[in-house]
Amino acid sequence: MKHDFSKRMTRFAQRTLEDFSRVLFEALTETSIENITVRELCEKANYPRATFYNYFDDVYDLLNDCWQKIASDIVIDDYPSIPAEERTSALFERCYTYLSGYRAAIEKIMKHNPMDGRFAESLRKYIREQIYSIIVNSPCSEKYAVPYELMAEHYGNTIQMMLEWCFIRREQMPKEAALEALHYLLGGLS
Amino acid sequence: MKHDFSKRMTRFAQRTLEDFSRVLFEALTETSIENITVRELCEKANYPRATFYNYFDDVYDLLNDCWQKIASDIVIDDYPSIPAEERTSALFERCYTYLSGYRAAIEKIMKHNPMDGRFAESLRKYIREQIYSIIVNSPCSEKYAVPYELMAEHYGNTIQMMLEWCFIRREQMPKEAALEALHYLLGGLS
DNA sequence: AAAATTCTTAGACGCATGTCCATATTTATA
DNA sequence: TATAAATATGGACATGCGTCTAAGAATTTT
Repeated sequence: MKHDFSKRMTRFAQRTLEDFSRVLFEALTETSIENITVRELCEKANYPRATFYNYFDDVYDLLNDCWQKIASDIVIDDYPSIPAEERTSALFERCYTYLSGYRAAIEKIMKHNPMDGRFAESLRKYIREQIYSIIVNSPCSEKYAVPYELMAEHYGNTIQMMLEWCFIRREQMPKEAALEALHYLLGGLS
Repeated sequence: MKHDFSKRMTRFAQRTLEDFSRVLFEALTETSIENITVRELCEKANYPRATFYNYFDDVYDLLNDCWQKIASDIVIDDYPSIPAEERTSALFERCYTYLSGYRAAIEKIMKHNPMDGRFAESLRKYIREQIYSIIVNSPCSEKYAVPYELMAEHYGNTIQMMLEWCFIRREQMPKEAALEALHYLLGGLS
């Protein structure tokens, strides 16, 4: 990570991230991320190559920053205030609702970026870690038979899997069914 | 994938895979996979670069073939003959036992190849997919409230997570505790 | 407004990648 | 054994990567 976009950005940095982010996702609807070159992104966004490397280590670093930018749209600041037994559902529902607005874009991108490629890897990883960190940073009074970090990881895995099942694969599972499945898989755990 | 090592290999192919595999893992104990070059592997293994590309697309493709070679040591051909309710435990136990023999090597490699790097990504992915395919190809009479593929994926995720917890992270969880945790996380599901 | 600081920009550098081809060597077939 | 097919080898190629430096532009500080 070359530039920290989580702290407040200068106007310049903001424009740069937005431009490259837009251009990257345009490119992703046309080809796989493995075939996207830095030169190409810079030409489309009208930046010199040096500027790209001022901000990002490589294309995958840029992609990570994009996830971060996208994720900041899904507001979950109030997570700790939700009763513990409703948190999992709430978390999943918000992700589901948000992603529903991007079905078409996701489908286009997935045409060129298969499930076992680096694009999907990166997305999977981001969702998993994001949910893990949300859970792990919202301590919960409930007692579990295993370390809390392990629980959080398990939830991260499972929610990520269900989202992937609903949006990346074409299984057409509606929200209610997905929620049921999620709770079934998580068994008695709340 | 350039060469299919799953079908019977010529003596040449066998030697080539073994040499490169050995040299790759030697290199992994000294540096991260991101810094390993094809040229370097070829020099250490005394092969011309062209030969490498005859067999592998790149270093990560070689790594995948290594996993395959390693996994063939963990015999699970009899998996379908195990009673359904014991399968998960059996699968996990064999992996656990096998990996126990490589604690030292794993530790050395992990010094240079962090959890969020491509090495760990590749290992994670392989284990997940391997377990998924074992389960999915061993039909089971039990009825589940969700598609069987989803169940298999869930099991793959969870077993992979527990193995990672026990071997890649240094949580020192003994086999019995890990098995208990596994069943706890999988809840009522068998 | 001037000076200092920070960031952008352009170009060049060395190195690694993955492909290709022509030749040599091995393996299989007749 | 001779011939055919397949594979290994060596070298060259264009292209991308990531770094670096020096000069220019924008921003902040004085």
